[in-house]
Amino acid sequence: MTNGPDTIYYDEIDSPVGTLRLVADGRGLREIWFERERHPKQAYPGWVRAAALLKFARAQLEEYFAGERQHFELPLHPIGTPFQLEVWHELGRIPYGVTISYGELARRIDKPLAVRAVGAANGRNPLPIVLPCHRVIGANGSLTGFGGGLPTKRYLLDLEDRIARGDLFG
Amino acid sequence: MTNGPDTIYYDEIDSPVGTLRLVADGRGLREIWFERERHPKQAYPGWVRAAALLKFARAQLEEYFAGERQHFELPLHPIGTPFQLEVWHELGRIPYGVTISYGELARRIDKPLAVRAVGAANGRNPLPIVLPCHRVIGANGSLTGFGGGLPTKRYLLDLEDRIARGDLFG
DNA sequence: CCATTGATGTCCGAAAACGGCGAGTCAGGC
DNA sequence: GCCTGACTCGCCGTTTTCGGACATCAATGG
Repeated sequence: MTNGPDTIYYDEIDSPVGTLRLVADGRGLREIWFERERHPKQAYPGWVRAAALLKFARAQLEEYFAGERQHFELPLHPIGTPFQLEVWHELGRIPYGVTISYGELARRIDKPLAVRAVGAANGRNPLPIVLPCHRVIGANGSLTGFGGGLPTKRYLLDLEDRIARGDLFG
Repeated sequence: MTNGPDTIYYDEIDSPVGTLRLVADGRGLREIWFERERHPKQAYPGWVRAAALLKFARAQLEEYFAGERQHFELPLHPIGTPFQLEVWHELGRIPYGVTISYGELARRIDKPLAVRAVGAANGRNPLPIVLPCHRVIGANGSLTGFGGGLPTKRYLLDLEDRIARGDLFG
């Protein structure tokens, strides 16, 4: 069940990790897809191309990829279950350039045993990059998975690590 | 899953069979509830009270209850599965004051065996009175069921029978 | 005359399967 | 001894699947 009677807007943006499709409604940014992963919900009838909010999103993402932005300032409106929203909200608190484990994330939302559930919720994060699910990795340091593909996850972590360490040459 | 990005309007109307709640979107009348049956979807946040269409609906319903209207002229936009839409559409062709059986209705949509399914679809008619599901009764003449309660069903059939026969005194 | 049965689409509840995990165990290799 | 990797098992929210129940009715068999 979708939520509101709002009009839905979308836009696309080229990035170092491929084309991104942005989706928003009147309340905020709602989804970001990697072009390659065929998202089941793609192409609703009645979507309207572009809106003011998406211009900000696009600009901030470009800054992020240029290494000039470490956190986003956008109204967000992801759709999900209460548990998922809790997980995604917690994602927003992981600092730039830092990684934590799925177990640690589970502990932070006070459900230390809901580890696999956290993994699943993470895998369904509708706002990758903006909500940095890529900063969550296995307890043993393995990357374990990413909607946009593991290479993309590695790219994002490399980028952040490089910038955070002030290493301008990579 | 709701359908459109349309704003949703509602209004209420008193009738001989209790308070009716009318719901519409930009495309047409969408639902009519009997006040007493606690409808699960009641009271969405963000609904807007009243709209032009609902004034027409209200007026035509009042005329209907006064015995001065035998069919409705309103844009309709009920939400349902293809099968349900087919059933509901067929409801609209049953003349005022006439009753048919569930089996007959099944035959009319070319699915003579989908009798119980027709019953179920009938029970989920979102636009009672306007789409006259009350004109469908058991093959043996029993009323068998009605969302607004069997007394209401009987009332509607009595009303139509009286008017159709020209019996102004009941 | 009554009870039984089969056909149909949808909803609802229960139950099972399934993950972007992780701690523990155990066998091998060095 | 110490590390590694393969394996097992428990954990938990979500999704999928499945089995009934329905605003029925005609046919059948006792």
